[in-house]
Amino acid sequence: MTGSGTQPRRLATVARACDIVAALNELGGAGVTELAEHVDISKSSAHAYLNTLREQHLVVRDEGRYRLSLEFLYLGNAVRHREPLFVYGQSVVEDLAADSGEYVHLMCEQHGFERNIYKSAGEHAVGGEYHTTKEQQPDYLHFTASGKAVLAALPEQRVDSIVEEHGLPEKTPNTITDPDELFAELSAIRSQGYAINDEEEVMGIRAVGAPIRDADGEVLGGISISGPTGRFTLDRCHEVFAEKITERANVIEAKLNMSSASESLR
Amino acid sequence: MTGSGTQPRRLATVARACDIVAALNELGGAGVTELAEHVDISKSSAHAYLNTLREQHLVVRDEGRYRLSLEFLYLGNAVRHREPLFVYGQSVVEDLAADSGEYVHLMCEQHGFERNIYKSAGEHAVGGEYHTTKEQQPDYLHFTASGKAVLAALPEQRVDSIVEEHGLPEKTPNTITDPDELFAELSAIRSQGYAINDEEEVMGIRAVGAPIRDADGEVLGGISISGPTGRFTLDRCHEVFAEKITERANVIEAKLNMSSASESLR
DNA sequence: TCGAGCGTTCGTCAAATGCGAACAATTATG
DNA sequence: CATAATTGTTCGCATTTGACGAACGCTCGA
Repeated sequence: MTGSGTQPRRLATVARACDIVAALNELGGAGVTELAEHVDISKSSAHAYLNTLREQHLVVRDEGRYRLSLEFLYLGNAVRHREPLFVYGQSVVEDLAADSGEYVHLMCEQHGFERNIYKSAGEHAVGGEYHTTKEQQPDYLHFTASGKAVLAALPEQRVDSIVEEHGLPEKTPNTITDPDELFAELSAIRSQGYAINDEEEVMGIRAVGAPIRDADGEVLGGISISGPTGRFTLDRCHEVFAEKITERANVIEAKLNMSSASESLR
Repeated sequence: MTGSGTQPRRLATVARACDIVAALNELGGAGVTELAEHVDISKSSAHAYLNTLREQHLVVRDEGRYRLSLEFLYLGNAVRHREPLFVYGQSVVEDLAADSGEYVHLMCEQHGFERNIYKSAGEHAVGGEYHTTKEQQPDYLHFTASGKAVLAALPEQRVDSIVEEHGLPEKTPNTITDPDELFAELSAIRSQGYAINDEEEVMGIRAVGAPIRDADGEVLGGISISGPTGRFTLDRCHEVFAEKITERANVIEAKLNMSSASESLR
């Protein structure tokens, strides 16, 4: 029995508004009737929701179709610029991508999922294509390098609840789908200080990731470098990329700590 | 008497949820009590809103503070990639920025305001700093080059209603604040094909902008190049930048039309 | 140890919303 | 070009929902 305590109160109207935003995103815009069918509410309700969101400038109407407005771009930018990991990590990610020629990602954990904060493509970068338009399936932590690095740095009970909530879906034959196996892997990651993704998300792609912690030792997120198995042999992963990535993770940590140290001077 | 017809129905709960999102953005995160005071609702209500938004993954809680999640970054990216102006204009903007060394912006009109879709900074770029964290005042169309270019390409009655709704606030002594003056200016812009911002938004900065239209002649948005008055003399604006910017606007239009032409082949 | 402030829960009542039907507008079609 | 079919919009009513304030629990600091 896991579910303890009481659930916080839910506002159905707010939840539905969020569903509508999600639907508009998936559909890339919709008319009243189409949307009403998609989220299973009456036409008149759909109309009311859409027009309220439009009044709030989150939705625009163009030729009878309602679409999400560019307000989301502004909000997203603002959110990102408030993320310390982005503020202090952006240039580090760019440098490493330029030096190595590969793809470098900066991410953190939110709601038990992986969220990319920033990515930079080196000259020979492969993969990392973004889910732009279509339904973007959420990114799990257990099949990416930085994701596993973050999991390894999280309290075990947190990992437990994440696994319980989201499960360990399989993406490739190499994906870790067994909780015990995952915990063994996390333990290994803890001792070596970095994580390797050996074609566990996409066949043909390996990656190496490291966690980024704040001054108190809490994980803020992770950084990873990824590329084709040809250039990312297991040997090179352990020998050259592991060092590169942990070094850069350290640089970001240092920048973070310097900034928080100077903050406390006030 | 302007207000004709009836207003569409407003869902107060949805509007409040949007207010809360906006408040969290302005405050950069908040606790329950702080937020409740800021949007003037009870603590228990604030609690319910925040937890519903959290359940929907739009908000995260970290050390007792609620903040907007990176979901907004994903949504914003998706919105942008669905914008034809971005898809076909991004590389053009980058090229012009690189060639000229100046700031180049791609924008469109939404809700009577200017919304930036993409920007690229050339080597000597000045200005264009983004409102990242703090309360971002909306950008008006009447004091930017691309904004005026778009207004000039919009139906007059549309401009009327925009002016009526948002007014013509003054940003610098050069800002056009008189409707008649604005309409005269728009008329001039229509005949010359481009717009000039002569320190109307920021003192020391001039810009030249041009509209971008689809195959039916409807404006989709605008593109502008901006820089310090030293390099952007009025002469050079009219002679060299006006040609540059209209040429690039045309390139984007061509790309747009080619893509929509090939679409209709199905 | 105690107090102050914040976060959370609960019950009640007023208010807001969901629905369907009717109407208007727009587009497709013969 | 006229008519049909589809979509968007408005309205009134029944009912569910959310707002409030009080009380409780928790955390942090004095």
